[in-house]
Amino acid sequence: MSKHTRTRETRGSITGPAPDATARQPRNRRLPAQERQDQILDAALLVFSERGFGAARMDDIAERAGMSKGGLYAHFRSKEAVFEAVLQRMLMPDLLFSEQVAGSAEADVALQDSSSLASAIDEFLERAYGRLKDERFVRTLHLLIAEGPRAPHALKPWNLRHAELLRKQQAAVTQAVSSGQLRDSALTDMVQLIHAPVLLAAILRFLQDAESVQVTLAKLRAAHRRLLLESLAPKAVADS
Amino acid sequence: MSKHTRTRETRGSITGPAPDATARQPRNRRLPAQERQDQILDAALLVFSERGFGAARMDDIAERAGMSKGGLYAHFRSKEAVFEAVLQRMLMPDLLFSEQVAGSAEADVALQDSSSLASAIDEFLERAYGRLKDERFVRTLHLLIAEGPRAPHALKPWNLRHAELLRKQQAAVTQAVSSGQLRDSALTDMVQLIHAPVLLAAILRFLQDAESVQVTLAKLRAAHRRLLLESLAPKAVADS
Amino acid sequence: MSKHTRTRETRGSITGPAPDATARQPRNRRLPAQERQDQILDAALLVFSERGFGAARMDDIAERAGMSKGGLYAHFRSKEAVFEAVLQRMLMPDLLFSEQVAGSAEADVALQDSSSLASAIDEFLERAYGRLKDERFVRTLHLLIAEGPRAPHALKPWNLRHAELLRKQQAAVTQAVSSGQLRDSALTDMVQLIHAPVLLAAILRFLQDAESVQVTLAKLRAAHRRLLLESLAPKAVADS
Amino acid sequence: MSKHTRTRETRGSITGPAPDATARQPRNRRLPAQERQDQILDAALLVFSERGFGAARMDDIAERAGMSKGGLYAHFRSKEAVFEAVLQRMLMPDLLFSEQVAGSAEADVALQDSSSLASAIDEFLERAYGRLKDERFVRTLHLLIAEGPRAPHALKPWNLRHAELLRKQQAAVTQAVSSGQLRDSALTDMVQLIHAPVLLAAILRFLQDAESVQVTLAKLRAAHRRLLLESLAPKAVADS
DNA sequence: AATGAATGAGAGTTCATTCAT
DNA sequence: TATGAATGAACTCTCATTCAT
Repeated sequence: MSKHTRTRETRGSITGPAPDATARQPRNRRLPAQERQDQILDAALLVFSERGFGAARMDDIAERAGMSKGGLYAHFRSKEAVFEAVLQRMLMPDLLFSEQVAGSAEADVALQDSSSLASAIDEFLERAYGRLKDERFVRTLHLLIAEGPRAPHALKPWNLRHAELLRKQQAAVTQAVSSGQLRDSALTDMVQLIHAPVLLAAILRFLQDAESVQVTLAKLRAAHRRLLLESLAPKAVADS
Repeated sequence: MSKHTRTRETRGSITGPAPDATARQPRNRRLPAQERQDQILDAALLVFSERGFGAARMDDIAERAGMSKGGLYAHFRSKEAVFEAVLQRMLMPDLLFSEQVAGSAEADVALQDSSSLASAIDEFLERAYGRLKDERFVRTLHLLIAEGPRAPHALKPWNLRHAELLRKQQAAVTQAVSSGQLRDSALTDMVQLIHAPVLLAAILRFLQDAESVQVTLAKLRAAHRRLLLESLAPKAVADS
Repeated sequence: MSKHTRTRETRGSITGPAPDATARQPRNRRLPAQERQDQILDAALLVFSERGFGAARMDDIAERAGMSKGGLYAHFRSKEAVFEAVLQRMLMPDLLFSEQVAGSAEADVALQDSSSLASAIDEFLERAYGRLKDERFVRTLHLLIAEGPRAPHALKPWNLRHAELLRKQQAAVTQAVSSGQLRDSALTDMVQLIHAPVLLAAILRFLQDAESVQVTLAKLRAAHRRLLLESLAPKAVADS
Repeated sequence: MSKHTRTRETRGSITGPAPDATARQPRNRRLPAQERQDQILDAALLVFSERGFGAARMDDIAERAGMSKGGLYAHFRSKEAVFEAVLQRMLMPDLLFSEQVAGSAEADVALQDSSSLASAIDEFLERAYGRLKDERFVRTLHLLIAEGPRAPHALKPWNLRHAELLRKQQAAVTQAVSSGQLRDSALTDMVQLIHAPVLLAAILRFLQDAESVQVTLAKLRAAHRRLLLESLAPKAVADS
């Protein structure tokens, strides 16, 4: 990508107030490798998600990681390598939006009766839409979507993990259906449908900035709730 | 030879076989401004969507447009300007995925009875999922999502148009509900829910490349179909 | 010179309010060659003196001359050629600061008695320092000094003319000395000394902008006057 | 081959034999920042004064400084910045032609009797006209006059320093007048008049190249000497 | 003659990467 | 390991000049 476009590039409107979460260490401190790595990846995530891969500079990352540019290269062979490591790590400590899946799966597993279905749904929604208020999460997702295709091999593990989670949840849901806890429906045919509206919400967040989607998001969530309730409540429950 | 040539960058896996649809003119031919502009924007769309804004080079665009790099600047002030023009044009001839909305709206309006509901849905699905086979469309969408936030002002008209179409369709759907053609449901509360699965499908396309999602897409479409049928069919019809 | 520095170059502080004296013709008008040439050279003088040779663009000149860039090339082979033509013309209608010399020479020749010496000096000073209020003159002189060395061959005729004028005036002055009208002094040894302070004044104008030199210029002129009176007045007159 | 290569431009006739004083270091050597800066500014002064700001290329400067073009940017933000730094430095180690003023001031202060006035004057002239043989000095002065107006803020400190020196000398001269060492005259009214002929000489150097002015310069210097002697020698001395 | 799109060779600037310290 | 100056290959943008119209 261009190297000196930067200046001209509209720095992402997503960009918040430059979080700078990483406390600036007194520099030149020698740190255990692992700790340094983490610092770097934290910094890199921020920078990549703020600027995109192309517009991110090693200097930016280094500065945020509290070290010099050259120092980065003691830990990562290249910018590309940093990027991939960031992507890799996305799914380890934090399952990104796959976690929704997992969360919902647990919730589903836990549900017992009609009241708990509603509350399980609410919990799921709270978790899912709550994340959209987390600027970091939104950026990360955006990074994944925007730049992921650039590094398909880095994407692979993510895809695998995602698939696995989906499989698990699908199994749980199917089980819940056959036990009568959930109604058989399009949503139970394919659990992704359960998450689709959240993804839509996230995309709107990218494209429209936090405030202006506020209302839409609320309505979307309400409709989503209705959808889940209507589609998932077992016949008996729904009819009663 | 060099240490950090562009080549290093993983050129987007999306990248097809370099279409080069634009027949290379005999160069130096003077063209009407409008025609040139179109050529340039065609070329730029390809290049931007293949590489992303950052990695796209004016040279690439120029070459694809069959002219010299410098020549571009007779028509656009900067790379940024080309990018914005591309985004602008996205919504003129072709309403991007908003058009799905419009299409579906017409379909909805047209529906009369149960059989036509099913076929309207099928038409909608055909159009919506059919687009995902169009590499160009997918790239464009990806570009919009990935790089749009970089140029929020260029995004504004798109947002407006999109909002307008949604409004229209929402009105049509609400009307269809009160006339009994559609059942009142979460999906009619908020038409976006109708499209959400398609967006999910599109995102999967970005992240996983055409072939590997093939199966998932088919299943998703089927589930989507079931969802629409179950949720939208008027009670009487559904119960009969 | 650099071609795209321009934007960054501090546009000369000398630059006044963009004179634009040349009335913008309705374009595309076909004009007699001579008239066009003049228009072009007028425009070119302005642009060159405002920006310097390097930063001046053919577009600028063309626009100010009320024609298209390409049109220039019907009259001049190159930017260099325009520049030289400008320099050439400097000495035809207007002898630049050589004219001061000439003017003063005539004045000298005319002087008869003590009162007319004083008034001749005052006339000379008025003419010489008056010019410094003429932004155009100052710019032209600056252009000559700043860019002249770039085109020594274009400078040659100017130098010849200048030398001739000096010779003439030197002769007149020497004559005036032997006839007792002027006292023999350093200034009559070398007429350039008579003009030196004006040149100093002009240089200050370049380096300090009109207003801030105002006072200095006035004082310089007064001192210059005293110098001329004291040095040139014949003994008898001075002693009386 | 090309149509408008740099080569076309008449490279300044001032241009000497490309001094290249700076011995080419073995490259890539890491130097203390200050030393590098100096190397760069030395190189830049040469290049700017040879070609003028516009025609100077960063490549040229880099090459003369014995480093790569990109390396310059570790020390200076832009070409403009280099230029300003060059101008700044002009007045630090070496007060440019202001120093003449200072030198002369000291000389004046030192003068005691008629013999020392003559020798003080000769020293002053030697210093002043001697500089004109220094190609570097002449170029620097030309640069200041030609390109200074382009960067008025860089000029300001120079102006201040210059003004201060003038003030000092004016005071010294006025003092010398009241103590009877110098005669009250136009030249003591305004010390600039003392220097004016030197400036004229310098300008001639720009416009006419070293050899052809040789004679003129000698004559000018002689006349200048006479002027100073006649004007500055105290009455008694002059009359005796 | 005139127009202005088109060309094409830079020029300034950026930045991933290297390497002397 | 860490630092940051240095490298060098892009890359964007400019502009003198040409040329189809």
